[in-house]
Amino acid sequence: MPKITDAKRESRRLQILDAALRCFSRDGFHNTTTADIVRESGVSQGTLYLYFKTKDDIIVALADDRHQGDAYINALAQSEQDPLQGLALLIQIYGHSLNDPRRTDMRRVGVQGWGEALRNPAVRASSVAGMTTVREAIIDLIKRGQKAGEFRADVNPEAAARVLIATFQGLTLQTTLGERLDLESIGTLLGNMIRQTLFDDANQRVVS
Amino acid sequence: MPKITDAKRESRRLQILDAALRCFSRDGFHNTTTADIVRESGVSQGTLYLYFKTKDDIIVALADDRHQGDAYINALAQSEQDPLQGLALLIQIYGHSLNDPRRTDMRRVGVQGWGEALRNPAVRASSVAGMTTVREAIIDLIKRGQKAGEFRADVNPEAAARVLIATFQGLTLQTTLGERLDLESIGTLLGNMIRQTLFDDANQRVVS
Amino acid sequence: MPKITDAKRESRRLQILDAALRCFSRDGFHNTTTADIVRESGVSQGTLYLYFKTKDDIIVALADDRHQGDAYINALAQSEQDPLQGLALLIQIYGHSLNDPRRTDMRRVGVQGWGEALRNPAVRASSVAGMTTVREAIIDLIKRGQKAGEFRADVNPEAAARVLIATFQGLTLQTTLGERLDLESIGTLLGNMIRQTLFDDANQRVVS
Amino acid sequence: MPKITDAKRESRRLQILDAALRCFSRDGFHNTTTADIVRESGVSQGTLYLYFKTKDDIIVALADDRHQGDAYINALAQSEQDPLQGLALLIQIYGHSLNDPRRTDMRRVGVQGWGEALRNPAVRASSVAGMTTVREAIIDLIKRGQKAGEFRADVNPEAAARVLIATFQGLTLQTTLGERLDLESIGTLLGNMIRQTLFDDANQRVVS
DNA sequence: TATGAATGAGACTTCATTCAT
DNA sequence: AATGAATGAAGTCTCATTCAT
Repeated sequence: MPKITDAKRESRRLQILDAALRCFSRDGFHNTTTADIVRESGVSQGTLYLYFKTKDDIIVALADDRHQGDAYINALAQSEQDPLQGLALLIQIYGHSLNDPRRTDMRRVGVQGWGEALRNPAVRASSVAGMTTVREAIIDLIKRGQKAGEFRADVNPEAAARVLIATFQGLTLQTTLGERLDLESIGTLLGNMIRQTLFDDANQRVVS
Repeated sequence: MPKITDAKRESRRLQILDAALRCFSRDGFHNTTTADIVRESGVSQGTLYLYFKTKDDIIVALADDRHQGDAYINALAQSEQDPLQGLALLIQIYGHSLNDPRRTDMRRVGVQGWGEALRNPAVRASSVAGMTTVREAIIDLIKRGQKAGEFRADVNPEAAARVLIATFQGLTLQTTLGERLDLESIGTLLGNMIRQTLFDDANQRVVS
Repeated sequence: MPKITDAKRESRRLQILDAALRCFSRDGFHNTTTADIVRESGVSQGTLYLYFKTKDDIIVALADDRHQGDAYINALAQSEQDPLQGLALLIQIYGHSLNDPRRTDMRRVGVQGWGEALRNPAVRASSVAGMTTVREAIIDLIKRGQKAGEFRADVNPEAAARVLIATFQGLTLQTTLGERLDLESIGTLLGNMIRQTLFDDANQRVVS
Repeated sequence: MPKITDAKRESRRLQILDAALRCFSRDGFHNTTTADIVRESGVSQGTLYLYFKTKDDIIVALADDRHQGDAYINALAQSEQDPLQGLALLIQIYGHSLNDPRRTDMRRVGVQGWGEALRNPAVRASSVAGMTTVREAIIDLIKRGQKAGEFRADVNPEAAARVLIATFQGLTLQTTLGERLDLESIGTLLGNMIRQTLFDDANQRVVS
């Protein structure tokens, strides 16, 4: 049994996941066969099962990968001194990812993942964990802003976080369905909404 | 001539669709077999295919049904004299449907439908048509409000409509994923956001 | 129960058989559904089963119909005074039916019937009966010719009959497979072969 | 690398085809299920489809196999120096195959193949190709004989070839339908017919 | 008699997974 | 570790036949 190096092993794993992502994006989870992934990835049928125990495992792994990206982004946002800047950073990053062509497959697979989460506990756990991470980050930023007297105190941080996340989820859905969003106008509108919601009229500042 | 009456035929069709909705909600489209639907609906395999040409047809039919509901709701909203009241009505109806237990299956199947729409043109057409109907209604209401001088003129109606819809889509997703939303707080927040976004500070009115 | 007249009943039966012949010719027995026959004939699904107990019954009925045609032709041949004229008549009739466009469907269904006869006893019985009728007729004609001293005595009547029939069966197959037969040349050749086989060299007569 | 050897692969393929031939002979194409073939061959359902794309493909493969036998026989006949000997060889081989018990299944499936050829282009192509090969061989032999002055010049080679083939096709049909042919007498008759047709009276030779 | 909606057994085919090499 | 042939369970859909009206 020639032991493989960890690096080699990880690279093989990513090779499979990349292929799977393309397949899932193109044909959907259930219309993608393991044979498709094998063809697209270049590994053999048997090898696939050396790296993933089942086809569902691949789906879960992709979901987890996305979640890891979320964790990184949040850490970034939290590291901002100014809560408003942190919020702005989040909005900017997620806003850009809405129509980044390099993320098309990720968005498409993500939307499918929502449906998958309803019946696959592991996928749901992953989705919810990702959402929770971002939500907690936003809540934390808002609370810091309120404690500092910058944001209006009558804004419910949890509700605001949920609404903000929901908005991005819905916009993701809309782009993914092929709708052409005018992200410029939407960005402006969102900025205004957030500013007008978080700040007193006398205390207006510019968001992003 | 034992030709079935249209009413009987329609009732049979609904019987199958109802069963399919329950099955799809419970197990997902692809983990529901036609045998499951047959068992749940009480009709025979053969009969199933007398009413729907393929299993995918059932999925499309469910999507179309939901769209028809949207059309009705919009007509209702448009019939309001006051644009603000129209908007409020929409928000109220869609807001309530977020946690109406009778609509749990519909929400779950709807979320799956988003994923399905990515690979099934008929489902996508249906989803997009539904979304478009609602969006146009909202745009119309906002424009009417702006023309009447009630709403701020610098709000982009299309962007606002998209954002509003996106928010409800995301909230639907979150409830469906099992998140317990504090709809009270969210409703209040949304009301404030909309008011503060649509109205000048001097011209504030209460939404819903 | 309004009793139908026999004439009406027979006409209905033929209407179905005609439709079945067209369907079978076009798609083959097994790729023709009873629904196809219903569509082509204009009767209802239920009515079909009032006239034929099973789908196989229709196949058998068509085979029997053809057999009846054979019986008629043979009677005609036998009624000829001169055995040679009788033979010539048979050859002429069957020869013409080889490329009679009105009999295309019959030929196609006939060829399929051969295959069907292998597993369906009733169809086989019908095929064999048809063949036997013709064979006996030919044998009879040859024997009459031999008894009259017209035909060579060393020709085995049964063998000759079988070979003659076989030739027409094979030619039927070839046309049916789409081969373009030069029936003129084939007719001439067959005539010569039969003449040279049946007659002494000193006693040559012209066939057909 | 457990890649199967070509020999092993071919043997597996033949194992399936053999089983299919027995099944088709016994029950007909359409009354044989893939499950029957699986049972008879000993391979699994999945394996069946590893070797043949569809059930129809098996039918085509059997037809093609038969065609290959024809090609071999013709090459053999052509290699004869004397055209008459070539013809005799063909007649002998095909004559013997008429009641060779080891070829019963082949004959039965062959007759069914004729019917199948009417609706399956690949089967037709195969049938026609087989027939054409044999016909060309016969035509060539006859022409060679005519050029050598051995055969009568007024015999149309194409017509003769078609008639000869047709005769064997019809005789195949008759045996297959269960008719007991007196092949001895038929052979004698055919020999006489061919001799008397191909040769001038003064130039008679013995065929086979 | 006639109709056509309903039935359910069963056919073909796919595909996730395993395992001998 | 890697391969890819083999497996067989299970899914979708068809269709000959029946029967209430």
